[in-house]
Amino acid sequence: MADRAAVLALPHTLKTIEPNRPIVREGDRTSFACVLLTGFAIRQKTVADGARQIFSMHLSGDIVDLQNAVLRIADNTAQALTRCQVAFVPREAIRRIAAERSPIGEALWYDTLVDGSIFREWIANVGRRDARMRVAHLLCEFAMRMQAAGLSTQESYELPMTQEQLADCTGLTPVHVNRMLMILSEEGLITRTKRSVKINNWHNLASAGDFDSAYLHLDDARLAI
Amino acid sequence: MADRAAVLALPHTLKTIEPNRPIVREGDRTSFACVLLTGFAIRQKTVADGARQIFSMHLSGDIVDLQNAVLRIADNTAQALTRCQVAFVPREAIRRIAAERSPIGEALWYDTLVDGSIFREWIANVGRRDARMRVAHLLCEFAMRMQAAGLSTQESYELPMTQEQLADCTGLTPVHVNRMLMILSEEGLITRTKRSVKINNWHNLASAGDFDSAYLHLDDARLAI
DNA sequence: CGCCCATTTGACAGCTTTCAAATCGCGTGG
DNA sequence: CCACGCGATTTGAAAGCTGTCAAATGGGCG
Repeated sequence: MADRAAVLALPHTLKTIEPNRPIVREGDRTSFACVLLTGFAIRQKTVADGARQIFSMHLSGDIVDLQNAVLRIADNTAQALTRCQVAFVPREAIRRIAAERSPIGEALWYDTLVDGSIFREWIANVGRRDARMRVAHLLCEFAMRMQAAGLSTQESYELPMTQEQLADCTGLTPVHVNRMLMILSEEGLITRTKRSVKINNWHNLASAGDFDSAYLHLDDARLAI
Repeated sequence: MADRAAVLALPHTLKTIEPNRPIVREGDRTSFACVLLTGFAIRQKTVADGARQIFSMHLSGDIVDLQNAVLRIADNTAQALTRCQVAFVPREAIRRIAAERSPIGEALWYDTLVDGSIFREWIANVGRRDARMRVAHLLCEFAMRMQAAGLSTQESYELPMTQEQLADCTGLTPVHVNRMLMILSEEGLITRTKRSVKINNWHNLASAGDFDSAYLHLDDARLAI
């Protein structure tokens, strides 16, 4: 638990970020890594024609851009989805604690590896699944992660994104995401009210989305810091 | 250089893997991480309808599935593209050296972070770029990485993949990849003979593929091990 | 020389996008 | 309390990029 104390003693500055405001911008020379204390955030890139791709969603407790503790130039933008409380921790402090306390170093590495595993699944999602599957898969992932974080029950949760943002996660258009959500509703797999999603039949939705939670590595031996 | 010696002294077993044979299979309980000594390899997943998505290509010197040093169950399959010489290093040995020698731990973490950065770019590639851009982008990435590894000149290189595999990298069909390659040829951006690709005008191909090498982090301060 | 796999080509279907317009939800101001 | 305004969601029709299906061509190897 000395490790835990050392983490909590890390130097940091707190900031509150308003919805849709950037936390870190692509191209920035990085000095900090950001820990999300409350709220939801995403990471994204913009391609040539101005289209946006989101490649991860983060909830409280996540380290949003750990890569910036090591890599020099931010290769992506992090942005607040809701109002967020963010702790900015200096690069050097993170690297030092990782080097000096190997359990922490391994925990950070572990976090990075899971991050990568989720990316791989997202590549498969946008690359090889049709629109309905992509949306169903995303809803399953969010459900499972929120539940694992204790932010919701598995059956029902508050979606922190607009349909336009869901489109940017799945490589679709907002219009088509809407149609897929309607279809999933009509099929009875989910029930929607405003932003909240209720999963009526987990098994069927998971199968509609080709979802298998293994890639989240939730049950791996995890170091409790 | 004691670090370098320690790395070279890591226990390992060598194996030669024939083209299109698996190195590690999705779902395997992992005991090793694999270093590619010679040849080309990929990582991939198969989705519900049997379609395959490739999400990374590896060349000699790469650690193909470093995640398996920490994560318990392989969430993806690694496969040889050409005949490969692979060193299998026990999980425990890697974790121990990472914990005991922090420069090595950081180097491994760094490797994982760059891996992740490339994944993010691939998500954007398959999610938000049209077919021609995706193919051009992939050709640029391969060119740059091969050149950085000293395996080719920037202008010309031997593509280690069939068009079907290129399709699985880009989320397209083999037929459509073929059409895009023909278009890039007709436009004079590349010249192809069998599997070799010659880039006639790097600037134009990069702009056709919306390619910016920043995400490869080739120029970051890198620990020489 | 013949076989087999990879590449190339053509015609057509279909999923997703595009473009617009209508509807809804909700905070604000009268 | 109700009207207004604005962003988000819905809906419809039509276009277009990419996929599908087949068949032809090409290249390497036994």
